[in-house]
Amino acid sequence: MPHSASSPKGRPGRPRSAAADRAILDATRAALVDLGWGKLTMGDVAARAGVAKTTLYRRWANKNELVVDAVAVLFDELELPDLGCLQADIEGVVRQFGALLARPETKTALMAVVAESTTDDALRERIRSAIVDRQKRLVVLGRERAQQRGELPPDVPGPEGALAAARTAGLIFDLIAGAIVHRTLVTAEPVDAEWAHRLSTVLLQGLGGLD
Amino acid sequence: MPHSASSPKGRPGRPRSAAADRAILDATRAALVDLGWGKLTMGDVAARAGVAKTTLYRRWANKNELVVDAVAVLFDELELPDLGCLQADIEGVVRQFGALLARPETKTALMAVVAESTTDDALRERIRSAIVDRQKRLVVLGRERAQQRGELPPDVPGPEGALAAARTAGLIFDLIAGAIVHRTLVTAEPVDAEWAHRLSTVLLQGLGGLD
DNA sequence: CTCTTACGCTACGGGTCGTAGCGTAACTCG
DNA sequence: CGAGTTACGCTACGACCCGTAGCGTAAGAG
Repeated sequence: MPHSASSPKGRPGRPRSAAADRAILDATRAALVDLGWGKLTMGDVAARAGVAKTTLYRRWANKNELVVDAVAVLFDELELPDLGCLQADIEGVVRQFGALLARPETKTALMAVVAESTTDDALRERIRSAIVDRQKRLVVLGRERAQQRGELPPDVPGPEGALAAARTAGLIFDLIAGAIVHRTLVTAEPVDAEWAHRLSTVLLQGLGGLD
Repeated sequence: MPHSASSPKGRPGRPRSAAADRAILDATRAALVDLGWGKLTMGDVAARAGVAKTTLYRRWANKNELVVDAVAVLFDELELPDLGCLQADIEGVVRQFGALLARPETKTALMAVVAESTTDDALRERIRSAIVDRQKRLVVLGRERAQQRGELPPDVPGPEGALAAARTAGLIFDLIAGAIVHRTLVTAEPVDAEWAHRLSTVLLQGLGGLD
């Protein structure tokens, strides 16, 4: 989803090249792997994509937005496995997320755009809609499944119950995603099966004590 | 701790100006607040500090290392309060860390250098020694205090017990620091007393179930 | 006083940014 | 098919920042 307006409708003129879109996003990820965020240049991406530099600027206003879009699609790979019990499902998601963040282009790009978003509200909103909110569904879905299995108590009915459920989901998301990111990027140790198991154990045990 | 060699010893010649060091680091933090990471330039920092650009390069090889040092000192403010029970101690640290990360220069700089460290091993090591390891002590200290109070079981003696303790401390650190960072920077909501309480509750409840 | 190092200043080549202008390519509509 | 409209590739450009070199001067050590 490039930056400019949508074009699918019967608008006159030559349409945007979808192949160029893909080539640019692929080139951006490749360049991130090779060069990292700091040394990534728009000219280099254009050259790798076999595209004129002006074509990049017709679609994305700057490096930040380009990289957000280039990385966002990677997060759509994540799925909530249905392994029959909540702990196994959590472990599955943790390992998927860990594997995703182990990829050089993912960790480099994600942290860089998050850093930039601290002084750029539009970018923060773009990250939220393109990446974060898409993944929060995994937490909500996991809770619903566990409630149907009877592993978690059902939500308290009424607005205050829904509020409490939303807050808890937010806390869980911050805990899981934050811990994985921190381990991968700061501690710099792998998210292996054993660590995922320990994390899910703490979470499950801990959630029983909330209110 | 600038990049170049140490100079305190009776080395001939004019010594490095300690005032310039402080002015540069202060200017770096101020520039981070105003400009963010992406638009921060060495020339701008030098101008703010009232120092020649060449003086910056005599001490720090590049923007990354300068910013790491500029931000590292902020993390030394963190202390483990002794409030008499483990949960209160954890909440205190969580709120301190949250307040620290709420400052614009801290979050901007921390994420930016972490992003850069994914493709720069030397920078990663600098971050680890200057920031991460300094804070891990809080976790270790908190565990020791809780064990003395009888709130946590003592470590299993022997090497495998120490290993398990180290792994648990690492997990806790990733959980706490990761969750706070994620909430502050990605979710973009404040680390208030209520959230700190819920986090510490989950942690305490969850740690009982490990092994 | 001499030696050595740090500092401020100026200047510079090299690189990236983001834009403008042009001719051409591709598609829609009448 | 022709006219209108939009996208593309290419070139060129001013602006900015980087990191370094060279010089004269300032400040401690012996």
